[in-house]
Amino acid sequence: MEITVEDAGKGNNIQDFADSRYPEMAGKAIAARINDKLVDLTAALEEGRLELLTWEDERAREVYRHTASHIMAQAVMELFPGAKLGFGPAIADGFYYDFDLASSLSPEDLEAVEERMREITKRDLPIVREIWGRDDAIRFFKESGQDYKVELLADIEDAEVSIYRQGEFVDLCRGPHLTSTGRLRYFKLLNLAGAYWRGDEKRPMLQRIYGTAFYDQGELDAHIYMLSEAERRDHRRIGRELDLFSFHEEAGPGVVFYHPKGAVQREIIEGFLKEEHRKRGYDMVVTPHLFKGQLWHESGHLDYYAENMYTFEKDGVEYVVKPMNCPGHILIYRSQPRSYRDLPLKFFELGTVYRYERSGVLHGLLRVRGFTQDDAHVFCTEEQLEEQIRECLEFAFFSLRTFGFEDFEVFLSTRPEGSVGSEEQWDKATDALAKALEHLGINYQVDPGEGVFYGPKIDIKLRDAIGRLWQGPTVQADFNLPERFGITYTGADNQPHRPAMIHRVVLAGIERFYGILIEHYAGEFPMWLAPVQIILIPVADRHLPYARELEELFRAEGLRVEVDDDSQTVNMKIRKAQMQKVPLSVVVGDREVEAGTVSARDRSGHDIRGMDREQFLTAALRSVREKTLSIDWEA
RNA sequence: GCCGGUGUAGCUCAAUGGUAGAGCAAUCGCCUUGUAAGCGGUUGGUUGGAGGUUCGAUUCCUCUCACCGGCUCCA
Repeated sequence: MEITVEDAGKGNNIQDFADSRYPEMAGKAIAARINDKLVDLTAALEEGRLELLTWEDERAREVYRHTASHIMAQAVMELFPGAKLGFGPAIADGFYYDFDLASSLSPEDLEAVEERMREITKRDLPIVREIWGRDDAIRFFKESGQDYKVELLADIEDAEVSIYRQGEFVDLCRGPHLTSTGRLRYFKLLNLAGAYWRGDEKRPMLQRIYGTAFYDQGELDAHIYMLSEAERRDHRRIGRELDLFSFHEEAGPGVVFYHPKGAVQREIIEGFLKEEHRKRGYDMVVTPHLFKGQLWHESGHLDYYAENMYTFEKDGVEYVVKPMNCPGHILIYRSQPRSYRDLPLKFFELGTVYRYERSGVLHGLLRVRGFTQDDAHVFCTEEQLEEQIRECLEFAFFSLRTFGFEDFEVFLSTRPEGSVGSEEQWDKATDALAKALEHLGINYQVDPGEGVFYGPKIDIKLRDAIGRLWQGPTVQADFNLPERFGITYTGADNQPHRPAMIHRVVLAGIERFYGILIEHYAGEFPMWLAPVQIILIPVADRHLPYARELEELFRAEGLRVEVDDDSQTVNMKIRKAQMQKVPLSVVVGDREVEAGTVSARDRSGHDIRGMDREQFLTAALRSVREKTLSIDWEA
C-alpha cells in the first residue's frame, strides 16, 4: 500500500500514523518504505512517499524472518549463556543464525531453542532500534564477549551504527525489524549445520541453525509439505527403489553404476542428444580419457584446477585423466588446415570426464566424480559468434522443454579475478553473449565475476515440479583457448585468422540431469522415459499365452514391456506395478482373451476395460513418439 | 577438506556391557486369483573395517571407510 504523506507532524511514527488512518492495515504491515528507504514501523514519519509492506512483499518477508533469527539468537543466548553470535540473516524461505558455542548442539537442543522462542514471542518484547557511536558499540560487544560482532564493527567505517534491542538481547544490526517479538507468528527450526565464520574455510567453524517462518499456519504447513515432498522425491531413494543405479564403497565414492533400468534411461537421453545434435549440424567425435599432462599445461587447466585433476606418472611422463573435453576437440580442429568455408565447425561428444571433488561435496547423482557431459565446441569466426550462441541457447531451451521443464532463470557471468586474456577479448565475448540473450528476448541477471578463467558464460537454471532451481546448461564464449593452442583458419583474404570458440553443454552432466529428472517426476516418468512402459498382468495361468502374445506384439513395436507371471493375485501384481511406477498396467483375463482386447490401468488408478488392442497400441506409441506426459486414449 | 550426525539381514528399523530380533523383500509350497498387500514353511548377520578396554562389546574408547545435513568448492 502506497501513501503520500503531506503533513508528518512532529514525533509521529509510521505505526501510529498507519493505525489511525488505515485501520484496515492494522496488524498487517510488517515494515515500511519511506521515500524508498526500508525502515521499521517504529521509525519517524516523514513527508513524502510511504509504502506499508505486508507479508505479500518480498522485503517484508525478509524483515519478518530476520526478526525470527534475532528471536532465535535470544533464545540461544538464554539457554547457552556465553554463546557468541555470528551472522543471522533471512534467506529464501527462512533464516539462520551462526553461533560459536562451547559444546555442540543436538537435535534435542533444537527443540529446546524452539520452545524458548515461543516463550519469547509470548513475552511480546518491544524491539527497539538504537543508534550508538561505533566506539561505544565496540566497547559494549567486547565487554560482552561478542568477538565476531567486534570484528564486524571494526570493518564498519561509519561513526554510528544501529543496534536492536529486545529485552535483554542486544544485537548489532542494520534492521529493520518487527515492532515486537510477539508479532512473529508461525515458525519452525529445521536443521543444524556447521558453517565457517564469514564463509572462509580458514576461519572458525560455527554452528548454524536453520529455520523457517511464515505469517500464517497454512503457508508454514505448505512449506513443510514441500520439504517432505523433496524427501519423497529424493533421487537416491527412488534410484534404489526402482533399481536404477547404485554406488559402491568398494569402487569408491562418486562413481555411478547404472543398473539395467537406469541404463535404458541413459540410453534414451543419449539417443535424444545424438539425434538432436545431428539435426543441428554437429559432428560427433570421440576423444580418449587419458592425455599427457603437457596438454593441460597448454590449456591452462592445470594451473587452475590441478587440485581437482587425477594425475599420475608413467615412464617418467605425467598423465591426466581428462576433466574436460575441450583440449581434445581442439586437437581435432588443429589436425588439419581449416578454411573459413569450414566454419562454423561444431564438434559434439558424450565425453566422460573425471574430476576429483572433495569428499564432503559428493551427493548422489547430483555431484559425482565421474560423469558424462553432452559437450560441444563450436569453432567459428568472430562475426558468427553471436548467432552461434543464439543457436546454442535455443537448442538448450528446446531440450529442457522436451524433458518437461518450463520455467528458467538465466544468468550472465562476467570476468572473474585472476582470469587469462585481454580486456578486449573479454569485452567481445561478454558482449556476444549479452547480445544473443537480448536478440532472443531472454531476461537475465548479471553474475559479476562468476565467469570461467578463459571466458564469460551464460548459465540456465531450471525450475522443477516443486519449485526448486537447478543448474542446467551453460554456454561460454572463449577467445583464449584458441590463442593458447594457436589454432587458425584461412580467411577469404588468404590470411590466417584466429577462430572464436563456444563451449556449451545442453543437459550438462548426464548423471546430474538424470538425478534432476528423477526428482522432477518423482520417478513417475512419462512413457517415453519410463524404463518399463507396460506391465502385462495375466489374471490366471491360463491367460499367460495371451499375455506372451501381447508382449511380443508390443515389443515388436519398440515398447518396453514385461509380463508378471508370478503366482500371485491381481491385486498384488497391480500393487507391485504401481510401486515400480510403471505407466501402464494391462490386465488380461478370460474376457480379454475371448474378445482379443486389453484392460489398461494408468498410474493414477484409472482403468479402461475391454479396450481394442490396436487402439491401445496406437495411443501408447503416440505418447512415446510425441513425448507426452499423459496418454490420450481417444485421439 | 571442515563441523555435526549416522552405520545392525536386500530394505525399514529393534536390542544401553551378558546367547543379535521384527516387518517387508527373497525362496519353497499351497492357492488360479479381475485392478494397491491370499495362506503356510524356509533361508538370511564377522553388527562398515582395524585396533583397544573388559571375564564378556552391537553397546565404551581410538583410528579408519562410507553415507546423511550443511559450510567451502564446482572448468
